[in-house]
Order: sequence, then C-alpha cells, then structure tokens
Amino acid sequence: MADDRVFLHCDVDKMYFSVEALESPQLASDTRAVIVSVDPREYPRAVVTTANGVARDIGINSGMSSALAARTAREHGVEVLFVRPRHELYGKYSRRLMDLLRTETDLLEQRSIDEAALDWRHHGFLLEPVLQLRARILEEIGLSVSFGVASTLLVAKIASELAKGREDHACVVEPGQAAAFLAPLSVRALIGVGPKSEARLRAFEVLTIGDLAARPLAWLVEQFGSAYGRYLFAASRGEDDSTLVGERVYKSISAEHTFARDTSDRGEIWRRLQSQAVDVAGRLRAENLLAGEVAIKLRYGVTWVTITRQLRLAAATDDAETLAAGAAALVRKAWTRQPIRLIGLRASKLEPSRQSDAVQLSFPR
DNA sequence: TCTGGGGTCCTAGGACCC
DNA sequence: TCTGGGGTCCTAGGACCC
Repeated sequence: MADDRVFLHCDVDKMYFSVEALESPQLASDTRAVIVSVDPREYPRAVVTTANGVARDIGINSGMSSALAARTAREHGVEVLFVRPRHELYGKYSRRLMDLLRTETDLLEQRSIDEAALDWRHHGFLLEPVLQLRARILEEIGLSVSFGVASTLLVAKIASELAKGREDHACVVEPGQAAAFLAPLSVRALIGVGPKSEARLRAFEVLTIGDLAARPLAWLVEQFGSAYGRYLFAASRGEDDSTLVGERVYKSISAEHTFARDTSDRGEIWRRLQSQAVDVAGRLRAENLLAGEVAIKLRYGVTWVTITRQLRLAAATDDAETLAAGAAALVRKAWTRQPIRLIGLRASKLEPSRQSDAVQLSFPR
C-alpha cells in the first residue's frame, strides 16, 4: 500500500445541539440539561439525538430514551429543556460545511450528516493547516469540528474521535505510529466493535486494541468468522487499505415507524404502510431509481422479536401502490397477530430508472 | 416511562446445478 | 441402497454506524 497517503477525518461536535445553539444563542449558556429530542410527554418512545454538556455531565447520552433522560435529570435536580429536532435545518448546515471543505481538497467523501473524510496529501501531517481549517469553519459557519489526520481512513476517524477531548480538537497520527497510537485504546474505539463484540472479546480478556493485536489471525477467524476476524486482525494494527469514494450509491431506501403504542389494528398498520410506500417511492423517483424488491420489517412489542420478509417484484418500480401492495401481502403472510411495535418498508435491488436512460434514447438513430 | 430511524455488511442454511 | 463436493443464488437474521 502506498505510504504517501494522508487523510483528514472531520467530525462536527454535538452537531444537532450546536446548530440549535447557533439559531438560538441563549441555548449555548443555558444551565439546564438541553436535549435535542421530541418531548417524551408527547411521544413516550422518543430518544435523545444530542445533549449539551450539562446533560452529558449527569450521564445523558445520544440513543438514551428521552423518558429515561428526563427521569435522570429529575434525580439530579437539574431542569430539562427538550428541543424538537429540525432535520432540514441540520441538512442545510451540513451542505454548507461540505461546500467549505470541498474548497480545501480535490476529493471528499461525505460519510454522514456530520462527518467527512478528505484527501489531505497536500498538507501532510502538519498540525497548522488543520488548526487553520478548524478556525475557518468556526468563523464562517460557527460549528466546532474535531479533526484526525492519519495515513489510513480508519485511524484518521479514530483520531478525530479522540480529538474531541483535546483542547485544540485535533489529533495527528504520524505514519508508522498507528499501532502504538491504537494499542492503549479500548477495543470499543475500533470502528465495527460494538457492545456485542466488546463483550465477547472481554470474555477472552481482550480489553484494549493492543490485546487484540496480540491475538493470532487464525484464532480471530475461528472465533469471529472469516471477514470479521480478518478485519479485527488488520484494524488492530491500524492497517486499512480502503480509499475515498466520491458519490454514494444507494443499495436500499427504507422508512420505518415505531408506534406510540403497540398495535394490532389492521387499519392503522395498513395506513402506515401506505404512507411509507409513498415516502419511499418519492425518494426512489428523486434519485431516478427503480426497486426490484420490496421488504417489510415487523417488531413485536412484548418480545422485541424482529422479523423481515422480502418479495421479488415482477418488474422494477417506483410506484407507491405497487410497493404498498407487495408489502401488504408480506405482512398478511408473516404477521402472527401479536401487537406490533415497529413497522418498516424497504425498497432494494435498486437500478437506474428510464429517466436516466433518456439521454441515450435521445440520440439520433 | 428502557431500547428512533436511516443505512451497510456479513453469515448460515437451503435450493439448485453439474 | 446410499448419498460427494463445489459453486451460486436466495432468504432471514443480526451487528454495527451515525
């Protein structure tokens, strides 16, 4: 692998909360636990998207149920403010940030609403250009961003995560230093190691990335399967040959919904499927895509059992009625009549629609 | 009043073919 | 009466990420 590669990974700090604080500056110094989430009194199954420092200090984190967050704050004698998420607004800030970043590089990969990776070879491993870029973003957009620089995308991302805790919000990992940089970190810091894998590794007394790097490849493959075992072996050494990809290509487009209360009401379930089909079909058309397959997802309330069923369509489509009819047939066949907590509709086996072929058809014969 | 919504990737098992 | 082995495709479930 060419060792002249340099990547900059960029991650916005507390994106949703930060945007809300830019729109309503008094939020920045609010002494309450400010939580970006639907109010759980309105929708009891809401979860926390982002929280301010006051909330984080008492253990409120992203992904936590908002009802539990409210209870936690009460127990700490801290007042809570719920701010309803405004996703379109965050999208706007995201586009502004990506546009700014694109002026700094020839190749950028947007990895989520608040993350991007950049080709950074022109600056190498110097700290100064990173700090300048951070200052520029702060000045022009107002967002605080954390940066990681490394010769692999994997290590650059982990470095940007670590940078969040640093005063200058930047972390540069020199070439050849990746393994030493990773070794003391918890295995959980490795991208791809979640709660389940962390627990399995802990059972083998593998706690740090260094512990992981000491395990033989054969053992990892035996315990964790071929692909994941190999990944853990390479990643624990900071090895990663993935490269930047410019534009994303969708493999599936989906919509799902968790009911405020578990339901067995066929009318309610059908109406939800209908609106999800309209939503998904609209996004297919917006992307000039047709779906060759439709799938449903059901999660039962009491058991948390989740099932999925899929159906190959006779012809690829972006038509809401066709998607809804296919999904309804799958639900009729699969549903045990237990109360449903979540229902989802997914379109997959995507292919370009005729509209995007139109260019070819317009050529003279 | 535990556990959202939008995605990706991998695996195991069965069907089917030669 | 016994029953290989490889390849590929499909389905369903699960881990993980932001």
